Amino acid sequence: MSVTLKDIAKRVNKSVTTVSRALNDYDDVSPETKAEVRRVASEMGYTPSTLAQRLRKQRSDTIGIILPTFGPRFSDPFFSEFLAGVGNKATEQGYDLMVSTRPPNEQEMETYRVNVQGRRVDGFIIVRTRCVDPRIQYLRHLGFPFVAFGRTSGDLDFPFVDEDSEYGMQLIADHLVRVGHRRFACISAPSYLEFTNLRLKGITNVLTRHDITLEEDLICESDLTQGGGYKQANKLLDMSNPPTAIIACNDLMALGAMSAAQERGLVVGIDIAITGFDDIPMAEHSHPPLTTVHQPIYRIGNTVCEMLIHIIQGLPLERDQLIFKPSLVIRQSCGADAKQ
Amino acid sequence: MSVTLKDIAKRVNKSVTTVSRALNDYDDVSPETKAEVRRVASEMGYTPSTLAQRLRKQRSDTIGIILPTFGPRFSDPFFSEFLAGVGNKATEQGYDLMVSTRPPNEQEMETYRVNVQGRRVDGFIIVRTRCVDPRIQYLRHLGFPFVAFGRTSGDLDFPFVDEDSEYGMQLIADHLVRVGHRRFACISAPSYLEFTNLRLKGITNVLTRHDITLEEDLICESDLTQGGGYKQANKLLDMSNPPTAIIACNDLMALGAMSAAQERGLVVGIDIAITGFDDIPMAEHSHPPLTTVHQPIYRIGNTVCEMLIHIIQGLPLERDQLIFKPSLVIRQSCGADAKQ
DNA sequence: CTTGACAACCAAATCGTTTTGGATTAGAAT
DNA sequence: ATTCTAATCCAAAACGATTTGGTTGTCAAG
Repeated sequence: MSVTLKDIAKRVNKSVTTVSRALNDYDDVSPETKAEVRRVASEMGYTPSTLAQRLRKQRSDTIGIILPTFGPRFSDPFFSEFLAGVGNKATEQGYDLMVSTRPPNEQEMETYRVNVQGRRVDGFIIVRTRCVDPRIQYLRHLGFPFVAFGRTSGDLDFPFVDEDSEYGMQLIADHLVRVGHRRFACISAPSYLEFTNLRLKGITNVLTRHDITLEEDLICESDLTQGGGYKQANKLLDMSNPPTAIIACNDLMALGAMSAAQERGLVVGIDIAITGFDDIPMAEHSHPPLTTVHQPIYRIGNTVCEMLIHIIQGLPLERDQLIFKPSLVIRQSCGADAKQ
Repeated sequence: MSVTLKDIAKRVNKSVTTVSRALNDYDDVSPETKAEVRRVASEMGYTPSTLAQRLRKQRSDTIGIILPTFGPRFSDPFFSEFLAGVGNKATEQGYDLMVSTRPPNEQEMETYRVNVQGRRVDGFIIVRTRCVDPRIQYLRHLGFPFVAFGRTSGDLDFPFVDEDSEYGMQLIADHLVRVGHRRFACISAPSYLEFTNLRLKGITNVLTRHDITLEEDLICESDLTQGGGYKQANKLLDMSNPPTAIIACNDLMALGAMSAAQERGLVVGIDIAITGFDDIPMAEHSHPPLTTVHQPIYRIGNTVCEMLIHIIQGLPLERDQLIFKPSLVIRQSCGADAKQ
């Protein structure tokens, strides 16, 4: 099998203790011994057993993330980018990243429990926070390290990073009003997700200020996928008095909505305005390019992971609640060009 | 801290051995003892320490996957879906999934070494195989369990799952020729990737059969991203005698190419045909919808993971080399409608 | 000659399981 | 009374590292 401390000890005629301490650069080992131990270790191709180290040190050096899926897949490019941000930071800091995919249900909580109690991970990253979030309640109750990407509706006594959804949607709505729209629809997200409400609020804030009402039946809830956006857009466009602007709660649904509009021969950006949220790479290259709200997803992932590692290691955090200001990216799907 | 076997043993006045065997349902423990141990265990909220189990059993119950990234990100929706397929199978079978993101370089091999020798994972999934693939050489040399998604150019003495890229591209080229195209260009992928050559071969197979030559300067290599496809398409369209059909090696680049064509006022599907490969969710909802080759990505991920688990557990495999036949999905981007 | 300081080393305990190889007891069979 | 069997149980040895709390030997200072 593989080389252990014992094997090295035998070869150099020293104790396991000394070998271990030599490799870990303790100063009660003579320089000569250190040198020899190291030479032999590399000669024999020694790599410490992570399993043994973890048991002894009582930490897994692993951070966990459980991605909520709808259906069996998670195909939101949003998460790919977030994951890359998290993963690169984790590797950089010597942590492993354990990824699970689970639909948000009973089993999901069970997965959290198994991983927490089985001490498989040292901390969790929570994504897609819900208004009332059992995952956060559970981990906070236990005092288990975690950082959330997103907030909740209750008290906010936990570390999180979020983008300012309300502000982002205000930018969008503001812009649409400015270029002349008055009849709005919104393809929104599942209402149990916290950001859904913030984004809706951002929209209504602006519309109310301009004495525009967002009618109940012009708000339709969907599932954050292209397919969902497509379906809801069709519903909206079937109306006798369809909206002139559709605000989608993420880019994927916006792209689906564009596809629905185009199938009917509408020219997006002229006959109808459609906007997204996230600024995924696709947004720039859709036809027409999508007006949306940019958030630094990769950087958010990076930050979340960094905060979590600080918490795990007991280091102080400068700020344990961060809200990134997103920015408006005006492209052609909102008709800016046509109406200006 | 958390409850251990010892704590339970103390409470029920039995040995640690007996408690362990009771919980693992050995039949040398009396039914009464079993019942009591289990009651107490659940009362005390016992969960076995995964770390200890893993050390003792000498396996990590973890499978590893290292995603190659270009730049810091991996934003290919393709991988999200693949990952979901792998992840769900892993969870179903009681395995953890360890995900890393690394650019394909020196560090990448180092990451493999650390994980293999540190016995952090029981097996690896290799994606985006290269013609000459050091990862495969390394793991095969060690006899370490792995399954590749994709083949290599050398001998194929290792377990893999692949889609039939050559066949897939033949379907595409065949269709394009049939609807009347004669002047082709290809936005290809990095040439060190095995599938690049297979896909190119599929194209030339068909063209040669129809006495069409794919000129050298009409094959341009790109990086599998939208941005890359956009750039290369611009180059192609700048030519004095531009192609009438652009075959991209994946959907992302095809979408980028569409965006480039549309910026110049070309109507994709009429003025120019553009095709992809993968059938990512976006393909259906682009404008116009993208003609592409469908491969069952989720299912491939599932299968790869299942094969790997079989190998790890020493179970026999019915087939250890699988090639999925992809299918052609004709949508509007190739001008089928216009020319038929 | 004793004491103290220091350098270099290490046996044993520990982390929390699982597994090996018995030990003990009661009752049945001889 | 002895042997055998079956039913229960358990001490101790792993797994491979780290850490605790030493020991030993040498040399300088008192």
